[in-house]
Order: sequence, then structure tokens, then C-alpha cells
Amino acid sequence: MSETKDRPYHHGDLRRALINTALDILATDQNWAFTLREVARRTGVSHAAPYKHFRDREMLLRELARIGFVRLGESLTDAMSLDQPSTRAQFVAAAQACIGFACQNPGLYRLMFSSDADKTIDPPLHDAAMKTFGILLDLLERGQRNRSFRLVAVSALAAASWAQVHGLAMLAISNQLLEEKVGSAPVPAALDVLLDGMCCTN
Amino acid sequence: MSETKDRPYHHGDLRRALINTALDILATDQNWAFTLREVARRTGVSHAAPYKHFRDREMLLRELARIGFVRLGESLTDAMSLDQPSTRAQFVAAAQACIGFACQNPGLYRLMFSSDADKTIDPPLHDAAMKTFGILLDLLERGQRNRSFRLVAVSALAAASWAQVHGLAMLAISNQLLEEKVGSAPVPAALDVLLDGMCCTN
DNA sequence: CTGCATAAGTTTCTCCTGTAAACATGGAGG
DNA sequence: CCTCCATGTTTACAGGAGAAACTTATGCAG
Repeated sequence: MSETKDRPYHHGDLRRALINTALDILATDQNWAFTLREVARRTGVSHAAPYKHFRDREMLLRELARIGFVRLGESLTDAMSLDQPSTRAQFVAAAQACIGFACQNPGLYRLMFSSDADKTIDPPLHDAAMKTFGILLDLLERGQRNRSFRLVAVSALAAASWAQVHGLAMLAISNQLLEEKVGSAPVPAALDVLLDGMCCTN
Repeated sequence: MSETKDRPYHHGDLRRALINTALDILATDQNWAFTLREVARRTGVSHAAPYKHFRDREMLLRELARIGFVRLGESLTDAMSLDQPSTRAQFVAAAQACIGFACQNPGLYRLMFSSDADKTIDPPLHDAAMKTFGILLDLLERGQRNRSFRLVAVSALAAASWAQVHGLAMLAISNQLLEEKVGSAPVPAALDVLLDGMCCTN
């Protein structure tokens, strides 16, 4: 009895409702200037109501970012569970999933890596980010064990591939991967170059 | 007679003064919430004065971004003019210059790639970005000519290296290159991995 | 030199945001 | 049944964006 009544004084689960509204707007309106009041408005509550659930605007932003990391992690896991002929192919699938996620949720993705989402002061957010990063690490370690990836320090592979994928994602959502600059299929092309450096040559 | 008088009614070169103030604050206050009024205040003019030189806040932001690309281009050119034993070493120098630039001007760097700096509606900004990107392209083409870099499509090398460097820069200024994740020297490590894929193996 | 058009400032005003404080409501426990 | 408290609402205030109307100096026509 908490859903869709004609606004009983107590909402039922306003916290979650606010988060969903915010995620909705973020998904709908490409680069929206995030506004607590707008979130409250569209959720149908007074502009001060959110403060009962979030100390301030930034706290909601960090929660959204955290959810973003969780969802990104799910996308990665999904992409990797499709079976692929090689670890290399699996890597490509995961990378494309990440970039696809960014392109489908540009606002959220940007938020996840913005300075508003300060991971140093928010343990849950930090943990979510680390956990998602861990998915990449696992893949790399697995690839090393089965001799797909070179046996250099896994942290080097991690830095390179994370930077590469994140860079492609950011450039893609900034609309900077123009054909005149980087050809018509920059993502697979770039990943191939990187993978040639990561994979065993024999 | 345009500098440092005791505020004649007409400033002399307010446009430039505003830009400099903004760049100053951006350089000083790591993640500052950009405010036209603050810029006006610190420049010593009324809050409406900037509107005589910039249609709106975004227009000033785009001009700042443009200057950012010009400066980044200078940093890259400088770094590449130091002579290096190999094109590969030159690439590393340029990459580190770019990441260094980002770390020393995080606010500006973020701005350059933010959605506020919409390159599709600002030809000067777009041109500045393209010109800086051209420096990278030149280096890659030169590397291909002297057989340092593989003869794959130069746009693929460009996409890969640009994404890599930009990704490292963004992660660095977001304070996400934590040792626990990517080791103690992620930048050279990541670049090495990438370069192993870009360079000729023999 | 006089006088005016205009560029470049300033003031004032409206609307919006974040956030705090005081107030209201209704459901849960004594 | 009454009272407490979490969760709403209203009201208030400080700032920011930007428009409009006003002011000042400057350069140019005569």
C-alpha cells in the first residue's frame, strides 16, 4: 500500500522514489543541470522533503554515482558471461559494454567520475567503484593464467586497459570521436591496438 | 594607460581581465563551482559587467576551454621539442606532458572536456581542439614514417593513444589512480603496455 | 570646440537554487 | 487513547543567472 496512492502525507519510500526520479531525468535529459528542487518537484513532494533523506545535494549525487557503479558492474558481468572464443574477445565485449553503458547513460557516467562524487569521503561509493574495478582485474588475471595476456604486472595491464576504456567512453560521450579525427570505428580500432600490446604474441 | 589605474569607469580590457581572473581561480581553487559573479567580484567590476563581453556564462566557459586547448598544445609542443632517443620516448614525453597539464590544471582540463564546452556550436573552440589533436597525429605519422610505429591505420593509433592519455589524465585528476588498484607508477606502466601494441616489434 | 551616438560600466529586478528553521501530520508503542 | 517521532510542508534567507533601465566617458561629425 505504498505505491501510487493519491499522495498520503507519508510517501512510503520517498528515498527510493527520489533516486529513481533523479536517475530517470539523468537518463532522459542529456546533460541536465542537476537540481534537487526539480527532483522533488517531479517526485511530487515539497522542495525540502529530500533533506529528510539526504543531508545535502551532494549526498544524493554520491548515492546516484554508487548505483551507477553497481549497474556498470552488472553490465560488465553480463557482457562477460556471453561466451566468447577467447579471453581477448571477452575483453572486447566487456570494454564495449562499458562504453555502451556510458553512451546510454552519459549523465550518470559523467557523474560517476565527476568531482561531485568524491570517493574519498564516501565508503559505500568507494567500495562500489572498487568492486566494479575488481571485475576488470579478475578478467585480466584470468587472461594471464590462461596465457592470453602477457605476464607483466597485472596492475600495469589494469591501468592501461582501464584508462583506455574510460578514455574512449569519455571521448564518446563528449562527442569527440569524430570520424575526421579517429576514423569510422574508433572503439574496436583502439582496443585492437591496445590488445596487441597486452596479448601474448605467439 | 590601461593597467592598474584606480578603476577608471572604463576598464580598458575587461574581457581579457575577466578571462585571466577566471583562469586564476580555476588554477587556484581545485574544483571550484564556476560563478560569473565571483569572477566579476574578483576582477573588481559589477556582476553585470561580464555580460558586455560574453553573451552568457557558457560563452566564457567555452573561451576558457579554447585557451586550455591552446595551452595544452603548447605543453605538448614543448615536451616534444626536447630531443629524445626515439619516437617512442618522444611519445612518452608528450603523454606525460598532457597528464601533467591535467594535474596542474584539473579544473581547466575538466572544463575542456565537459559538456559545458560544447564544441559543436563553437568553431574557434573546435578548431583549437582539432589543432591540438593534430600535434598527436603528426607525431604518430612521423613515427610511422621512421618505422617506429606499426603501419596500421593512423586513426586507430590516434584513437588508442588519445583515449589512453585522456583516460589516464581523467583518472589522475579524479584521484582514482590509487596504488591499490593500479600500482605505484601507473602512467609509465600503462603507456608501456600501449606502446608495446603500437610499436614495431623488431 | 560642441554635442551627440555609442560602447562599456552600474543598479535594480525577477526568477531560480540550496539549505535552515519552524510547523504539521499521521502511524507505532505505551 | 494519547503522545512521540519520523517524515512531510511552509516560510525564510542568501546567493547566482540574466534582463532592463540607467550612467559615464569617448570618439567622431560638424
